[in-house]
Amino acid sequence: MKIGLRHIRYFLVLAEDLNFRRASEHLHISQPALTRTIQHLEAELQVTLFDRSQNFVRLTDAGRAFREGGQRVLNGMEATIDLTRRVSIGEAGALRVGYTDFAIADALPELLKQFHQRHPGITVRPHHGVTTTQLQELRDDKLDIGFVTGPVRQPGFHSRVVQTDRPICIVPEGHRLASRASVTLADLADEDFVHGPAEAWAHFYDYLFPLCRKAGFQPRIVQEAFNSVGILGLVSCGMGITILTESIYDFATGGLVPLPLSDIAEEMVTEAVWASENLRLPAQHFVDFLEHQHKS
Amino acid sequence: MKIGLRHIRYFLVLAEDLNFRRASEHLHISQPALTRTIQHLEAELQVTLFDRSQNFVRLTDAGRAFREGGQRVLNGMEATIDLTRRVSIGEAGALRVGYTDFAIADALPELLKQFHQRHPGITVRPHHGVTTTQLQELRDDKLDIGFVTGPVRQPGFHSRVVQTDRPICIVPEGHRLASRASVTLADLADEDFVHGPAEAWAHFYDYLFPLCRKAGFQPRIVQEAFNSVGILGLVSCGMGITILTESIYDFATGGLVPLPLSDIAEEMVTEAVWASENLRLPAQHFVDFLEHQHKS
DNA sequence: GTTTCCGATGCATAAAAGGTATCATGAAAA
DNA sequence: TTTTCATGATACCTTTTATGCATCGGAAAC
Repeated sequence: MKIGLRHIRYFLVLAEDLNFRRASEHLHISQPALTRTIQHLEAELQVTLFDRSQNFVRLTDAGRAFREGGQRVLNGMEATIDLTRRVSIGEAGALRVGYTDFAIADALPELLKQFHQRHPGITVRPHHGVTTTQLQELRDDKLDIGFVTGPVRQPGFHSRVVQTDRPICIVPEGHRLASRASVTLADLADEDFVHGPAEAWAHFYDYLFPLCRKAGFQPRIVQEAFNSVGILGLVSCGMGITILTESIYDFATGGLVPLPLSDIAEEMVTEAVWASENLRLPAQHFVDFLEHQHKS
Repeated sequence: MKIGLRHIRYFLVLAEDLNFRRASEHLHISQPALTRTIQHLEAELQVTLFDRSQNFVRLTDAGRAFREGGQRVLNGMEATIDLTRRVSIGEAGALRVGYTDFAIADALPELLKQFHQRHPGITVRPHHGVTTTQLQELRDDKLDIGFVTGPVRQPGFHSRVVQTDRPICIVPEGHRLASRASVTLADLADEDFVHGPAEAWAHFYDYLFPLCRKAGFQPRIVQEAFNSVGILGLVSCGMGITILTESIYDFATGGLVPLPLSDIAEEMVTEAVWASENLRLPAQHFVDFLEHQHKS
C-alpha cells in the first residue's frame, strides 16, 4: 500500500480535531474508516503519529512534523491544480515577445504594460533580436510574437502595424550639415554612413536603400555597429552620419544633431507579427488585445 | 473521483517517456491502466495534459505547468515522509535548551557545538532564563534541558554537573580594595553590593548568602540589575561591588578589577537538568551525549 | 498489401475504501 | 459500588476504484 493525498487529508483533520469521531464527521466518513486509514498511514510510515487512549488523542513529535509537511504538500497540490487550470484557459502562462531597437524605443513598453494589466497572470518574456532573427525564431517556435521592422509579407505569418516612424538624419556636432534646419537625401550622397551589419539589418536596408536609389546614390557604409546605440556612438565619434528614427535618437547621450529629411514621404513601419496557425493561448490573447487596442 | 499521488506519479513518468507503452512498463502496469489513469486525471482537472495521436504524444502548455507543480508535490511528499521518519527515531527534531548567564559564558557553547556535530539533524533552540524560570518551564514542558545554577535536588528531575566556578569579587577601578591581591568575605562585610532581583536569582543567593553568614555578615544589596552584564555595568559605575564568576567577568568591557576570594572553598555548580520521565528523543540523545562526555 | 506500432475501449477480476454492528476500556454519573 | 456514556478498535460485508487481458481502429513502415 502507498501513501496518498487521502491519507494526508484525513490525517490533517484528525490532527486538528484530536477526536476520531468528530474528525470522521467532518470528513463525512464513518469513524472506523478513519481509524483504519490512520492505521494504514502509520503502518506505511512505520511511525506512530498519534498517542491515543480512550481519553485523549494527541500528536507525537513525528506527527507534528508530518502535519507541517503534509499541509505543505496539500497546499502545493491545490496550487498546482489551480495553476494548471489557469494555464489551460490562457489565464496564466508565458508569452515570448521579440523586439527590435525600434520597437523597444517607442510603442512596446506601453503596449506590454497595458497587456499586463489586462492579463496579469501571463508573464512576458522579452527577447531582443533583429527582424531576421525574430522571423526565424517564430518559425522555430522559439517566439510567440515578434516586433519587427515591416512590412512583413511572409506566408504563414500575420502581422499588424503598431508603430510608424519618419526617419531622420543624425550627424555629429560640428558636421558641415549640422546647422541646417533640414536636409534631403540627395544632400547625403557623398557622406560616409554608419550602420548595422547588412544581413542583420536587411529589413531596414530594404526600406532605406530604395529611397536612396531614387535620390540617385548608393549609401557608402564605412562603419558597422551591432545595434543602434553603437551606431549613434560611432556617429558622435565623427565616423560618419546615419539615418534612424526619432525615438532612437532620444536615447542618444549627446554630441549629435538630428536633421529632418524633408523629401521622405514613406514612413518606416514596425509590426507585430505572429504565426498564423497553432497560436498558444497567451499569444492568442495578445493578438486579441492588439485588435482591441485598434478599436479603442 | 479525486486526484491522488498515484495520478501524479504516472503522469510524470509519461511526461518523461511521451509513450504510453514504455511508460506503463516503467511503472510496471499495463498500458490500458495508464491510459485510463491519465484520462481520469484530465477529466478531474478538466484540462488536456497531452496532445496524443498514433504517432506522437506531447505535453500541452498546461501539461508542462502540471509537470513542474506535480514534481514539486512529489518531492515535498518524499521529504515529508523522510523527515517524519527521522523525527520518529530522534534523528531530527528540536531541542529546547535553557541557559543562565553562567552557563552561556563558559561550558555551554562548546557543549552545544559538539552535540550538533554528533546529531546534525537536531536543531537546538536556546532559551535564556534564570534557574527559577527554567525549572518552571521544565515542569510545563516548555523546555527539554535546562542549564541552571545548582545543586538541583527537586523530585522528578535528574541533573548532572557540567561546570564549576570559583566565585570572585569584582570591584570598580579605584575602589579601596582594588589594589589588593586577594580578599576574604569578611573584608566585604561593610560594602554595598550590586546584584540581581532576589526572586530570580534565588539559587545564586542560596549559594552565596550562607557563605557570607558564615563570615559573619549579611550582604547589603543596594542596586539590582536584570542580568550579569547589567550588574557589571553598575559596578563599573561605582554603585557597589559584586560577587560573580570569572567567566562572567571575561565579558566585562573595562573599568573593573577582579579579586580572588581566598576563603571560599565551595565552588558554584552549573548543572544540566531534565525531567526524569517522558523525555523526548532529542532530549534523550542529549542526556546520552552528556554521559558520553563524562566517560571520554 | 501486409505488418507493426500506437493509444483507446470492453469486460472481468483484484484491491482499496467505506459502512454497519459490535467490542473493550476507562471516565463520569447515579 | 454500579451504571452509563463516550472513545477507539475490530469483524464482516458492500461499494468503489484500479488493474489486466483481449481487442479495436488507425497510421506508418516494409
